[in-house]
Amino acid sequence: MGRPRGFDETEVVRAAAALFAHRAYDGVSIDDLVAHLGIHRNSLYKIFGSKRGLYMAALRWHVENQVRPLILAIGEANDLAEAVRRALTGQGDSSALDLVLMAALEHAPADPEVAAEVTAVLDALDEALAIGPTGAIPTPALRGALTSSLLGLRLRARTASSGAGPEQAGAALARHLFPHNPDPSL
Amino acid sequence: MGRPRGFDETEVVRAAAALFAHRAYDGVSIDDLVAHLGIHRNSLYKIFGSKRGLYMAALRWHVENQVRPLILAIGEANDLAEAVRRALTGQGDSSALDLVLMAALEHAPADPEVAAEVTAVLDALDEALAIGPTGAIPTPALRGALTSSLLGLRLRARTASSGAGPEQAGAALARHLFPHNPDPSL
DNA sequence: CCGGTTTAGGAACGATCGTTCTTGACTGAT
DNA sequence: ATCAGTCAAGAACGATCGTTCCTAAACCGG
Repeated sequence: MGRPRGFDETEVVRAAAALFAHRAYDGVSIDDLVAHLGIHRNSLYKIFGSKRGLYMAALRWHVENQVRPLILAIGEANDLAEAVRRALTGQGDSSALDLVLMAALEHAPADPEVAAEVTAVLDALDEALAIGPTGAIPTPALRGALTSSLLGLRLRARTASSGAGPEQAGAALARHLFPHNPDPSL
Repeated sequence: MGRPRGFDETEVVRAAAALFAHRAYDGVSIDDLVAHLGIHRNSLYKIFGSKRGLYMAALRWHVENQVRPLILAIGEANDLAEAVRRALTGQGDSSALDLVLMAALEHAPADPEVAAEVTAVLDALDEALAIGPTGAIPTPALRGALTSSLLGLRLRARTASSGAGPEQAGAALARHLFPHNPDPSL
């Protein structure tokens, strides 16, 4: 019973994640959210409790439905270059890693819940690179370095703005880490 | 003539840079600044014009006086592992790259002035890695990837919080990029 | 058709933001 | 001693922030 809601909760969470990934958390106001998400303030607070509640929901949804598939795809890549390419190119002009990037830099140092989510994602990425493409990336330290490199490449791509993007750099890195695996695709 | 100021302008800019590097731009309020910098609101606006003016001054000062020496030190490193180590360990618990990191992620996409500063720094880092340590890192794409990796390693270090830091990962990356240069130091 | 329930619409709240203003204290030169 | 000029101290401004409240509209089972 009750009036039917004029919005789709999942769609709201997805759009919120997109907004938080594009601008920063503080760069998105409640007015922005209610204007772009098609949800009313009342419902927003009813469902998510607070702005931070919506943010956490968006972060968790995005990790579960966007980043996890990406990590699976990385684990199934044929070689390291393809894995890197998959990590850096999302649908549209952004990568699935962008929201994680923002969370890691802005909130993780001061918010343990966000930090837990971020470290879980990054650890999963490490693991995907371990059991993944070329069969084995030998040391944990090197896997961690490669995950960090993916973040850095995506970070730099955000400021470069020109499309001369990170794929070439990522491919170069992959090629140099494993030159014994010739990859004519890039 | 006039009353002598009770603060050192350079010290104000340095402290502001430290604050902006630790918390985000939006995470530092004017009240925070006047409370921690020992400068009065009036003088702040007299000298820097606005919060953004102070931020730009802090960013430029930090680039000139903290990042540039770091880049020189990187260019003079003996091998890549040492260069990476120098890049990732600043005085105290933070790296000189942190403010650049924040600027790149938060402001560069929407602020051309910040973007120019950031790309200049990153390009200089690329160049330092080119003419630097091991004599030559072959392709520009790989140099860009390595610079991005430094950013990513530092980014991840901020959320890890435990001291198991990025030096090991950076060393592993350096060792794998140039295994022909044995480096017993790490 | 009616009471109960949930949402939409939008005004309104206190708090905080960046910024400006007013007043008085201190200084060097006349 | 006086005046002009700079800074300190802090109140105050309008705007915007996240959040709450109130009322009307839309659906449900009786």
